[in-house]
Amino acid sequence: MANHSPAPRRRGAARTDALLQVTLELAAEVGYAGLSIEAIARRAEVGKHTIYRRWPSKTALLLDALNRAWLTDLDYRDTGDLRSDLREQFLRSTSALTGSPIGPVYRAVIAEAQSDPALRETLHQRFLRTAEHSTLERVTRAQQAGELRADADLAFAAEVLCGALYYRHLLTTLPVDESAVDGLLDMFMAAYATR
Amino acid sequence: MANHSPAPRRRGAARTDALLQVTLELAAEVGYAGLSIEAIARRAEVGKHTIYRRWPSKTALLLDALNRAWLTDLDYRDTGDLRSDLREQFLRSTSALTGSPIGPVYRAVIAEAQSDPALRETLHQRFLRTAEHSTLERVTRAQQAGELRADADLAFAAEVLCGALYYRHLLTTLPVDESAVDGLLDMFMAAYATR
Amino acid sequence: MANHSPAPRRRGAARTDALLQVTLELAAEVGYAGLSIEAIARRAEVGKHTIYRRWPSKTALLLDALNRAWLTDLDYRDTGDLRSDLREQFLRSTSALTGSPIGPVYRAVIAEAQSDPALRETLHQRFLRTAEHSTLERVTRAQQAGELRADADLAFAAEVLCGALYYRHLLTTLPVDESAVDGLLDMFMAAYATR
Amino acid sequence: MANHSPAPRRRGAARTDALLQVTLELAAEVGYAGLSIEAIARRAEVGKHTIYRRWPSKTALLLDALNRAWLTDLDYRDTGDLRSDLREQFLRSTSALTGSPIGPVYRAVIAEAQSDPALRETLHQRFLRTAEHSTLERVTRAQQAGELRADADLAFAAEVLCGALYYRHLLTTLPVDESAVDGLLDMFMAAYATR
DNA sequence: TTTTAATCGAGACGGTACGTCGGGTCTTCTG
DNA sequence: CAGAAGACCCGACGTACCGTCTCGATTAAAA
Repeated sequence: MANHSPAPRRRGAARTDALLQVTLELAAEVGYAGLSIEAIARRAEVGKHTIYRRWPSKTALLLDALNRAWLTDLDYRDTGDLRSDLREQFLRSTSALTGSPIGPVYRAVIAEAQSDPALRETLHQRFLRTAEHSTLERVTRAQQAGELRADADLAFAAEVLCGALYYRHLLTTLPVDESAVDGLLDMFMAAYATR
Repeated sequence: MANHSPAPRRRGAARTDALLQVTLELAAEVGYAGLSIEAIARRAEVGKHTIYRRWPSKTALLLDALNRAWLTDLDYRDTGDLRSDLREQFLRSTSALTGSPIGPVYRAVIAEAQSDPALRETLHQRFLRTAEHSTLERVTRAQQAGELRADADLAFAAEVLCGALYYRHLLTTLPVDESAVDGLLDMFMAAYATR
Repeated sequence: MANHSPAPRRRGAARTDALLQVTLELAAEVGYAGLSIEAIARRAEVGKHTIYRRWPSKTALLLDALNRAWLTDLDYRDTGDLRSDLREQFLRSTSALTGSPIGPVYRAVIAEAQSDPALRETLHQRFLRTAEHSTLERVTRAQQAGELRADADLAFAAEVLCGALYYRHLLTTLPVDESAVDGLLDMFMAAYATR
Repeated sequence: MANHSPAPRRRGAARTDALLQVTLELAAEVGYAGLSIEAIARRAEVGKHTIYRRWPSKTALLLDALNRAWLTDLDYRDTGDLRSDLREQFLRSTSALTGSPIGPVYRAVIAEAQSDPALRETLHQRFLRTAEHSTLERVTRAQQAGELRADADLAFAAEVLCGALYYRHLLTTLPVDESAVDGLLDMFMAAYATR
């Protein structure tokens, strides 16, 4: 009568969640390499089909894993001081996207996106845009408050701000730290601050 | 002075070149996928070992292939008009890095770099830095000529300029076109131009 | 002026001999496996071409190596006592063909002969026949002396005697020892001895 | 009594058989050369792993293939006439072991056995012994019937009979034909027949 | 309850590519 | 000019994942 099956069978949503969890863990440990479906199934003690039943491709799985870990709370504070609001927000989201658990999967998705334009579009719409948008919101508010020049193309400015930080993170080994953010904001404020 | 190193073999130079050529072709056709060593060997009608003899990994091969194609003249003109010099240079190098034959291999290397910090460093030093540097040179000259504010951190500015363009290219499906470059330069000039 | 090339260049016959020697050594150490041309060239510190220049195939090399080690002195004694002469001869040649240096190469050639009828013919003519022949000579002398029946087909008998010993050596793990030889001679003498 | 061994998988029996079949075919066509696992997989339209899953080595595969073909009825008749019973049996089994499909695989296994004593033992126990045994049975019956001398070491005689035939088959290019068998039986009967 | 249908783990399966090894030919450069 | 050194094409080695496909064994809902 003894039941030595080590794990009580769970179903559906709970299992889906467990798989995403394992994907994140594995990504954190071995990075983009080692992120094979086989390895995930092995680690999760799950048949491969259980994964393929849920996601049509590794990419889809990664996107979902990324989504699961994604922090929704990227809204900017509004203390009235634009520069320090942006500064704090950049540092906060940077450290979130860089570290565990998001970092490694994020990198994996970005790597895959290099050979898949559709994924690139998805990636941009679903994740990158959110950063640009919340930046844009905050600076737009500042512009309306007269802190920024009225003729500034803030949508583009938001893209530049994000782009500069992503560039440093993805393509260099330089840290995305306070001095980097400060330098960036210097330039931004110099360009658009009224006065 | 005695040199008993058994004479540096030069035999395969032509073949090495052919292999790089094939790598570029294949990358242009099938992108990062299909860039298997097997496929390259097959296409080049070469034994796999002939590739492994030359490069220790696919990554090394790609870096070399990239290097071979990296012929773009990145020297900035100096017509006296900073903005138009930068504009032309950005457009020129962007189209080079985006199109054939560099584009696909570049993407492949960048994808691999996401799971390999050492490669990320190499990539930065060997390729990205060159773009930053030539930008930096031109703007430094402009600064010395009094066109740009003396207190501007131009090294960082150069990084931002490049980063913004790379971001758009790698992580979005938006084109890196004239309006993008113009928007970027607007911001840059607004920030640093004297007056 | 110091010459640290480790081996003075030797030529022709001496080198041929050295190669055969190495082949024998290597065969003794690793058996038929490991008997690659590459391994022999490596061990002999010789270019592969130096081997191919001398022998058209691995088979030819092995045959030569076998030939080099082959003992020419397989002539039977003739003490007047047929049985003991045969007995001694069988034991002597068996131990020679079984042990070092002949054994391993012999086996290698026999293995190759299984997929090469021409080699099988060569093997038989060049090596096996010699054993049959010297046996035949001795027993023919005995027949002429009236020790063996006049109607005996001695050529065939010689083949059977050798065959039985080879069978035991090549296809079983039983030792080819005194009792085996004695059993064989019992049968032979029972069949053909006069009286 | 509870059996929680996860049920012996039977799935691939048909495929296993097909693989053995292909192995035999290929061996018959190209001999030991060309008997690569790759070639077998290609011919059988099977992934290589499907072979490696079943057999740990090429040797094991060959042994199984040999076993499959080893259908020859080796039971000796007993018509009362020992000599003709043996004669018929030798001719029958010889032609079976020499021709298709057994011949080529048998040769291949014997070749491998030259560099693998364990395989030599297996080969002897599993295949050669059966021939010796059925010979031994028949001659023992004859001895009990008084047809053969009571003091004859028949076990050894059976080995000699088999050995002589194998020798001719494996190590010479002479045919194992009626005259060979007759010569062998002449010697055997001369040695052991009562009167 | 009992049946039925979905779901699961496990992993077989045909593929493709991996990185290594040896075969036999051909080339370079040294002594 | 013979020889070591080894580049070269070829193809097999044994392994790892891919994505598809059975298997039986659970398990939850429907009957």
